[in-house]
Amino acid sequence: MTPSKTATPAVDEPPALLRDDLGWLCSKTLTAYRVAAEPAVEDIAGGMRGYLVLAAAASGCANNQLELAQRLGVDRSVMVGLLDTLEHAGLVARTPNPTDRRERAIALTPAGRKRLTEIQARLQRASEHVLAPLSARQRDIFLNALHTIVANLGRIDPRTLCP
Amino acid sequence: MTPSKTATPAVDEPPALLRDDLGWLCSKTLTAYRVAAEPAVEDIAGGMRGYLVLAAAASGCANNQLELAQRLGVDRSVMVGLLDTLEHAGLVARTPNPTDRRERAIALTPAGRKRLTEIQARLQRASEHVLAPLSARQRDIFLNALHTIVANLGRIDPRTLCP
DNA sequence: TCCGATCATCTGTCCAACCGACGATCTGTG
DNA sequence: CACAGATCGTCGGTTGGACAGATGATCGGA
Repeated sequence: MTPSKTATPAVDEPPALLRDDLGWLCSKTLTAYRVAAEPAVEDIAGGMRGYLVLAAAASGCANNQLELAQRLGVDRSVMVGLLDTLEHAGLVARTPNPTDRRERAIALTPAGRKRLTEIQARLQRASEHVLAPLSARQRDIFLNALHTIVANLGRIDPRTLCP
Repeated sequence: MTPSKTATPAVDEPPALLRDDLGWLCSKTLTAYRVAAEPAVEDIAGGMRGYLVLAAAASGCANNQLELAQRLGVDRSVMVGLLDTLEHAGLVARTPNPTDRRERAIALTPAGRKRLTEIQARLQRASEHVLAPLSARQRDIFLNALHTIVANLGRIDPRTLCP
């Protein structure tokens, strides 16, 4: 059942000039990951965003909503609705800060903590799915490199961009 | 006016539980690349999208607009306006296919070809900017791994996702 | 005590993606 | 040759989410 016409190259083959484009490669990889991860987060409130909130809260990065929003790169007004959904689903709780009553820390409920571990396991499989063409050793090296890049993102010097 | 309170960890430090999340790492890397690449494509019609069209056209992947749109992952109706902008800027030309008058092949004008090489050079610098924390050898390995992943994306077996 | 700043929330606006429809054109069948 | 179905490019409407500004509650310092 191969397509009868193979005169033109397949649609999923990347254009030659983009084969070494970092943005293109990252974009394709991320898209594939999102597709693979979609069933893992489709039943959680807020989808992938909801998972990120849960993970951040479990990491102690949710002392207040603004901090949480900035870390996850979403607008503060979006975070309101996202937390509404998660709270309504019983996964997180807004706990007022006794020392500063303006702030609401985001705490995981037991159900939220359980859900988080479930989703982490499923996302792990999605990740392995995308990384399948790499050997175990290659995966380690690749993820280490990614980790190095992300860890140093804050230290880049914007002046080297537009001389 | 530096923030007086540095008791809480910096906002740009990733939550611990996401440090090994492929989606998170790819997302942060891609965002950083887009920020670094933004000045390189801000003066081209259509921005980053416009560059992708140019690169695809130069790679001979633009026999018709639908093929182009599918390759780049944008909607076919979005491609119309994008090509309008690029054509109005004199970078590409819609050339009717003589054998099938429904199709319009996208051809680069001399100006478009020149602009493409300029932008490629600038994007190369943006890429090196993001990859700066890696040694030259690590960069090669990393890009090779990314290339391997993307080249095998079409071959993944969806059944291994939801057993 | 008072004034500016900060946090969470709400509201309105705007942009870009998605979906369906339409005319022009091609292909296959009788 | 006539016709039906499919394909390509285009247009229009709808919708969802991002973004900015305003508001009330609260904190910190003069």
